[in-house]
Amino acid sequence: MSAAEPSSTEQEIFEAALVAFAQHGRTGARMQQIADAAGINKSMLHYYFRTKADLYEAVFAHTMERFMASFDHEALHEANTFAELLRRFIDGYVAFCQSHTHAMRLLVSENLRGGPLLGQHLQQMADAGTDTPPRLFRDAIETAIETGEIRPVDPDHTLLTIIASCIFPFVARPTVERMHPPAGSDWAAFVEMRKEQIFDVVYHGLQPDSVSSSSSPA
Amino acid sequence: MSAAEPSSTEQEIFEAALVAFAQHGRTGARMQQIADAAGINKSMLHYYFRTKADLYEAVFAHTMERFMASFDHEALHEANTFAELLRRFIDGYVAFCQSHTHAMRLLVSENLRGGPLLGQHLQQMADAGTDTPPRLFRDAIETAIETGEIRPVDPDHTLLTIIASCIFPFVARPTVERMHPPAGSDWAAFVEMRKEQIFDVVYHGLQPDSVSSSSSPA
DNA sequence: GTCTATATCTCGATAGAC
DNA sequence: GTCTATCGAGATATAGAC
Repeated sequence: MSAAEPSSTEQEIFEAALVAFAQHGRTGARMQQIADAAGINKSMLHYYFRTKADLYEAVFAHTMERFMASFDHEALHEANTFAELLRRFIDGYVAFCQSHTHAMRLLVSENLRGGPLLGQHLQQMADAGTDTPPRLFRDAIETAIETGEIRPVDPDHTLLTIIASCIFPFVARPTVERMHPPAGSDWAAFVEMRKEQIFDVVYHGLQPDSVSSSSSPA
Repeated sequence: MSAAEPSSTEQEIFEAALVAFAQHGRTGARMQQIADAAGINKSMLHYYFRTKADLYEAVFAHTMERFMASFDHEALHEANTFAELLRRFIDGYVAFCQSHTHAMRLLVSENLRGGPLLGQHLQQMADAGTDTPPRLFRDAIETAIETGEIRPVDPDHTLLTIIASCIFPFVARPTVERMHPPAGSDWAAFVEMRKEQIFDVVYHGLQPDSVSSSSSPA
């Protein structure tokens, strides 16, 4: 129903364009550069996608779809405790940033230029109800507060803090690699550590104030 | 010793160029657009800065300098407890993002394109010893761990989490405003709330494990 | 220092052969 | 569907009057 399976060259173009747009933005990317990276002639770009603007919008739309599809919804539903859910959410988000780094950078780039294309896509995500991972997790925070499983915190700000912690290292990777040597020498290992560390700080940060915990108080 | 006081028009150019480069990146920004925003003729850009590349590098270098200068070092040294230091660091960082939003976005943009210009500037910051706010705060975390004031956490990851939480909302502002209505209607109020919320989660997240605290254990 | 006019060149887009 | 060749717009950069 949605888009039919794209051809091989079309896939190459998508990937090349995604990288270029993520790096240099919508206007900064060069068609020649994209064609070279895709291993095709520049004319082919205009054959598949008429204009640069069309190509950008197609890549952006495709990226937003992948952003949703790639997240493991099931894993979130299977969590029993809030701690488990928090763990899975962080792991899932960081894993997405790892495997779709350029897609995520494209979203940031679109934000930097004011995000005119974000409107409709975020809207259709909102129309999907509560079944989007961030929204689902946000609601889980509220529930956990009501049950006393965690401290009463602002769900939106907490969610924002977690997402920021997951995304930022991939956006500012050159800076992070220079200020944090382990990241520079073994990025994959750093990313795994990152999952642990974000969970560690946030989990402790949400613990009830040393009273009415589930286990023994001392 | 450094740069002599820049002329008025030169200042206008800097500000206009900063906004343009932050929004559209180094190659995406347009000289005409910068000239218009600065209220001057396009030729003047080439009179003051010979090429677009020169202008970009000048703006970037100037931005990095401001990044350091604008942070209130004294405020950090005046803190007595770690909690106070944490508060001041977060407040200072968010305040910087608020008052120098475009400068911060330019840094992100430079990171997105691979950050070739970051090297020398970050190096000269590193050469400045421990007197840079992030470095200073990182060391404070280590000290606080040794004194038992906070839990044993990874200082670098903790620092990264805090910085990410402070910066990210300003980078992804269009998205944040759409997903978090209060941010859309009153950004300044949202920013103030943000300071509180980041401190709240991180402070609790660093508390010792309900044992050997300064106050009574219960 | 500031402007107008123009040169030069890069890039997006098209035409047309195969 | 893919290529070569090229057009034309738009962008950077310069020349030169004031």
